Amino acid sequence: MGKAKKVTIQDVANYANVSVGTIDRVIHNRGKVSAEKKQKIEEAIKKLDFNPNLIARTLALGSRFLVCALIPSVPYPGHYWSIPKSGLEKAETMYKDFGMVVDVYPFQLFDEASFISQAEKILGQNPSGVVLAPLFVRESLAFVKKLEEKNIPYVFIDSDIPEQKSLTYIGPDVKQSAYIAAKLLDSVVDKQGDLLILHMVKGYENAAALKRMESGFTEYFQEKQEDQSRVQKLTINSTGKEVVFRELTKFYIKNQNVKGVFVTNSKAFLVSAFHLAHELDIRIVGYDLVQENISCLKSGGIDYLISQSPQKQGLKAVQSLFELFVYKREPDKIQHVPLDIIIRENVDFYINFS
Amino acid sequence: MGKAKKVTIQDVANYANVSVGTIDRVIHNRGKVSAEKKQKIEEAIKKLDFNPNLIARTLALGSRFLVCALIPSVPYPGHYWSIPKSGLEKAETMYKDFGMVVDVYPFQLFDEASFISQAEKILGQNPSGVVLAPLFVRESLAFVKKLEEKNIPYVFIDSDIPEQKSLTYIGPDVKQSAYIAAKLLDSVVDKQGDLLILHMVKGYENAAALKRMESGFTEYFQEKQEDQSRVQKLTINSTGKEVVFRELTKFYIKNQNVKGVFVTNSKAFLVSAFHLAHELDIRIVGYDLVQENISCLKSGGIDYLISQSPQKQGLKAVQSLFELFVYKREPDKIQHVPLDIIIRENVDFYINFS
DNA sequence: ACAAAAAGTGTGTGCGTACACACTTTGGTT
DNA sequence: AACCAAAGTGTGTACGCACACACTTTTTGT
Repeated sequence: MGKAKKVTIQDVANYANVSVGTIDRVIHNRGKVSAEKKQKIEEAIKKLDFNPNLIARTLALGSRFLVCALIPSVPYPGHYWSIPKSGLEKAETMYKDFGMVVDVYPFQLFDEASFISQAEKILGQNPSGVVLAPLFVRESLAFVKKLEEKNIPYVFIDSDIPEQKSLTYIGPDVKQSAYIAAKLLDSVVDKQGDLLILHMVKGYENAAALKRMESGFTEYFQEKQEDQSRVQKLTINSTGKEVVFRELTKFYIKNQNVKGVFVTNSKAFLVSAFHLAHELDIRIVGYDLVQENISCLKSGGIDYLISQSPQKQGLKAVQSLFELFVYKREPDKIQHVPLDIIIRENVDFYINFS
Repeated sequence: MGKAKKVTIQDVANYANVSVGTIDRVIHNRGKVSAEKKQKIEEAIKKLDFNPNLIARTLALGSRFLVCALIPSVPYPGHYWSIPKSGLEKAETMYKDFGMVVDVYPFQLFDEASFISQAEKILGQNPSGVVLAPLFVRESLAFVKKLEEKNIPYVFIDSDIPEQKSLTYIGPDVKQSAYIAAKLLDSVVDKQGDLLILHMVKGYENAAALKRMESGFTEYFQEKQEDQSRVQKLTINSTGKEVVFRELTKFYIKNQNVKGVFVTNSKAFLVSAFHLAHELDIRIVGYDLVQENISCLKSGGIDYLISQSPQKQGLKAVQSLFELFVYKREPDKIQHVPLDIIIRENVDFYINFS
């Protein structure tokens, strides 16, 4: 049970008959140490199970870690990106006494120019590490290349660009999430009804991710050996209400048997509003606990929301960097977050629980 | 943005024209300080926004916090209680450099005597704080009374005993979880089929919680204005396979229209095994990601599992105590954890993600 | 052989706070 | 006036580690 007698560097020094300075040299393998003593010290460290006290080390180093986060701005309270941001802030609070500072550099969604300019600002700060949501693939690649040149570790959150030298990716397994969406939608829609995958895009954000969603969604019905002609697909090049309503009208007139919609972004509430306005009994599965979606979920306009642990994404991103800085521990290259299934009855827990 | 210039106690001393010792006296309001200087110092602290550095404080105090946890033993790997336990261990690792030591005192499920004897051992340790799963109400009340006498804060996890002076309760909202179970079961069972609430108990563990589950479950159908005679109830006074199989056989013969079962403990796999053995097509909603349940979920024998963030429970319990010890922050008296809805497709994320 | 460079090792100070102790000032008592 | 307790305040050391510096021993070059 817990004896927990702490072993200090001095204990090791006594055991190995050297001074603390030499121990220190071995630990950080800095400076010269004779092979003989080095071996003895390493043995002593193992034998005594010495672990440098993180508290004392941090105090002695007096280090400051600046983490810059490049994420979309929060245009209004309750917006999706306020949640990952709160995760970043939570991590900052947790580690602030360790000298951790997290600065958020928001960029405008759908505005590459603001992304680039904020990225420049970050480079000017020479941070210890960077967290970014690589929504613009081209611009992100240019940015991380510069980070690599300066040897600054970076973490992707929300969406991934594979094959990069990121410290880690923290976010959902998008294909899996679409598969789950299919299953959930199937459980609430009549077997005869058609289903719709609805993309709403503005610009060319991660087309690859959309493709993976489609394959995850259809895979479910393949495995069920079902007729896949049930599944339709519609892409609307806007997230504006007017355009979406117009395009949906067009589509539904042509496809009257649609009974369920899988909305692949966080704008399910728009579709719900359309259904309500036109008194359509069509079920919806969507993403993300944004304010408008929560309302629709509670009123029954949306049946399921899939939440991709957004707060945890921000939190884990900073934590991964912290562990790298302080413990020199490298995380897994991919850290998929839990996909929470949200219904009216459990939504409050996900809102309240920090 | 992040200036983050750290303000030390010396800065405050300079500002207020006193020595650090006097500042210290004000902060901990120990010893005598003239009213005049005290005011000046308090003003300085506010003005400079001084926050004692947690790192230095911890180092200087050299404090050790012993937390003892009284939870059921883990009879085999993958048992339910291994997960809350891993949460406790995770918290210990997180805070070990702060002098946090978490010792687990396991007691045998269904064995009050072992609970009592382990509780005695804990009292002998004079811990800084206690975490306990109050499965035996009477014995727990006796225990916490002694803790209160010794002024030792304690945290309930897993299940609550209301009206106690616990620092906090961390666990599920059981009524809500049963409501969710009803909804999930309803979504996979034919409207004509009957439903069964199945309790398996051994001893008299929290009868109140079982009642709350029943009311949560039936409430769902009340709200749906449905015929509540669909819902049956069966209590089996055992969790042994033979007894359960025998009782289920008896019950199913009399109630041939049961198409869905809500198992109120973590033994849903037993029911699934029964169904499989008798080729019954009856859906199951159960609790907890224990190994056997996970297998059944994956093979389709169980449809939904509700997980009550067991690791988070252990983690949060220690965290709450840590915050109390170090920051003197009192948590909310009730901290309901998220109720995760687990299906075959997302179960792996909940297993892998720490 | 002898200086000079390099390798190897120990000591001391600082990080920011807590706390024991020593010291100074005040106010009250014979 | 001399004394003493109490109130008020400053100083020094410890916490465990990192790192600069000083010091000693060995190796290298001429």
